[in-house]
Amino acid sequence: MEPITSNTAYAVGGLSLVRRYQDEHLTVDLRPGGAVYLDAQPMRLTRKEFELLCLLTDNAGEIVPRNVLLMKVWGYSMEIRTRTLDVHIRRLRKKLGSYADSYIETVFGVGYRFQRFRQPHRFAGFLPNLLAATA
Amino acid sequence: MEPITSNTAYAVGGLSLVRRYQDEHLTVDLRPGGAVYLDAQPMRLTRKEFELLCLLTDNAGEIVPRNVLLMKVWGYSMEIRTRTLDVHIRRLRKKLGSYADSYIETVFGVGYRFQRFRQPHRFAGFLPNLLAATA
DNA sequence: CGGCGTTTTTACAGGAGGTTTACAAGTTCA
DNA sequence: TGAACTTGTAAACCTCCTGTAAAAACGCCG
Repeated sequence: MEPITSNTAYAVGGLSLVRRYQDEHLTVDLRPGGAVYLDAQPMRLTRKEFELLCLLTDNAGEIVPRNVLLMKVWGYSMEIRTRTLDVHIRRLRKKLGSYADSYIETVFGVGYRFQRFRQPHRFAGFLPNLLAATA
Repeated sequence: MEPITSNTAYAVGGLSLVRRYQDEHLTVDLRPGGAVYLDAQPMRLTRKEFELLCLLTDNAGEIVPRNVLLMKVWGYSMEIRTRTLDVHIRRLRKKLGSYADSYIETVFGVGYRFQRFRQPHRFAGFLPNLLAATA
């Protein structure tokens, strides 16, 4: 089953498709070779790191299973391989600095999930559930 | 025997089938690997906890017998086993925090029942005015 | 009450899975 | 060619998940 929401996909002029992830601190130009900014500072990412970040941010809020990450970033195979994915996640986290933990969440036994930046917990319990809006 | 009622199954675009449980405080994306939110905060559940919660919320209002829970979450067998189910229920309850008691009801000698959230009988008008606070 | 079966609660241990560090091979580019 | 950067792998370490045991608490009933 497909993820339902893709975070940002603007159709521009009815043809060109510009895609980006953006929140208070992070901006990712999701196009191949796109730029990434963290708090207005350009982030220097390697290709793999960039692809990983794209995949994760483009599915922010959704779990991206290991095998999907492996497939899409490394191509088919590598299925049963090693800890490569984890190491790259680590490198990404490192470059995300203090935001690493709140951004990239580990889902034990499944994969990883990128969470949008959120304001420090305001009064729990009152935001109308945003998910509902998509249904 | 199959559960009779499913609480929410929205047909989207006439094709995709999105299933979720939702009430004032809790949102459960019933798809495998789905996200769970309690008062707009993402809940971190282990797989077993998630499966349990799905099964219960998906049959909210209905008693789900122990053996059904065991069957569906642990697969066949384990029938005469130990207190594993109870322990997992407890872990789930713990993560549901103060709502635990009103949400997951024990049906002695039978199983468990998930009850939709209901407004506490406010007689003395005592909720501090949260709406005002958030505005 | 007293007994008995069931559920709750706490604690623990094994194992699966993730993190971290280090290193070597491979690239890129001047 | 050589410096700087990327990438994959290995290995030790650590964290989390899960099932189980055991005692306490609970509910039912004679």
